[in-house]
Amino acid sequence: MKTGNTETEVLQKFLADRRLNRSRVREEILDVFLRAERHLTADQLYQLARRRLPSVGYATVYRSLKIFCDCGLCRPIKLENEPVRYEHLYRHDHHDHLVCTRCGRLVEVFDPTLEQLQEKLGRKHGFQMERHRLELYGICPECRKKGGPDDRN
Amino acid sequence: MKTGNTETEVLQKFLADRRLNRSRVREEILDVFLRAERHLTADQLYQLARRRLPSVGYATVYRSLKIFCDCGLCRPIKLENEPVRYEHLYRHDHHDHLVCTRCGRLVEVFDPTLEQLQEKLGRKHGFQMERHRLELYGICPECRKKGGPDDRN
DNA sequence: AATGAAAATGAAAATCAATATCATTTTACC
DNA sequence: GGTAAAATGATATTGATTTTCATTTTCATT
Ligand SMILES: [Mn+2]
Ligand SMILES: [Mn+2]
Ligand SMILES: [Zn+2]
Ligand SMILES: [Zn+2]
Repeated sequence: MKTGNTETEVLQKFLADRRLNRSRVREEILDVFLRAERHLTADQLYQLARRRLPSVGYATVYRSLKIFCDCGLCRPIKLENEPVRYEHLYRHDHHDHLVCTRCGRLVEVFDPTLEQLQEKLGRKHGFQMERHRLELYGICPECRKKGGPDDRN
Repeated sequence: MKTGNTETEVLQKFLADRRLNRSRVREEILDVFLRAERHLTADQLYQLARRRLPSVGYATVYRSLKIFCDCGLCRPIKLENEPVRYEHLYRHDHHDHLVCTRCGRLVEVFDPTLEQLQEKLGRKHGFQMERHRLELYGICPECRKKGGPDDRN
């Protein structure tokens, strides 16, 4: 049932450190999250979780996601004009996102030179850099072919 | 009273093109916006506007901001975990933002090399690039001096 | 100036994701 | 098993923004 991976251990260590309890519901939600495609919204995760936990509530999903984020298992992606999505973070490399403005497709991108330049730009202004958020918006190859106005996901 | 600048002309042309009416209230709001420091929230603009238009409503401020954005006079800045801010856009060059995570200070930055790389990165993935959003988060020089809890020089 | 249709306005209600509250159920430990 | 703390689910609340709707303004036409 459970994926015997170390994500679960990360969560358990996090909980133990602050004297929190484990719970079947939360671990089930984590398992659903880990197995799912990336970049789920809270609602999508809720819908998936409900298949295994028919009586689970929205609040618990939100609470769980917050904990997963706090312990480094996931990360919120806040794109413009849409609900927050969450992606797997643990053992995933940093990347930015390329977003199709037609179909919503998300592509993960990374460019070390870009990263360095961002760092450098911040330092040039005397900032001690912590992180950045870069989203590139455009029309994906598929949507360019189809050409027409909006398609669906 | 009014700043006889061309921003007002831009608005008027926009309105004329779609057979909309001019209105004293909206032009007053625009004037307040143009005179104000940049990066106002809708609420801040509302508070300022109320000094000249004591009975103005939130809805009108929001409606006006939307129109100002549509006609290229302003641009929404959506930072994380705070209400949208609006900055002057007309005759202002593109730039990204450096944000202090301690005091919230916003610094406008621009690096042509960075811009090019972003464009190139998108194209590399077959996207027809439209725009991007880059925010750099860190600790500003002032806040570094004051040295709060976690500052490592 | 007066008229009238369309646009703009302000007050209030609605929306919507996210959070807080609270009574009930689990968990961890004796 | 008994207990206290933590977790849960239903529900209410929040906060920014949007919508609704009755009233007021604008503006082209008399
Ligand atoms: Mn991603
Ligand atoms: Mn700016
Ligand atoms: Zn697409
Ligand atoms: Zn600062």
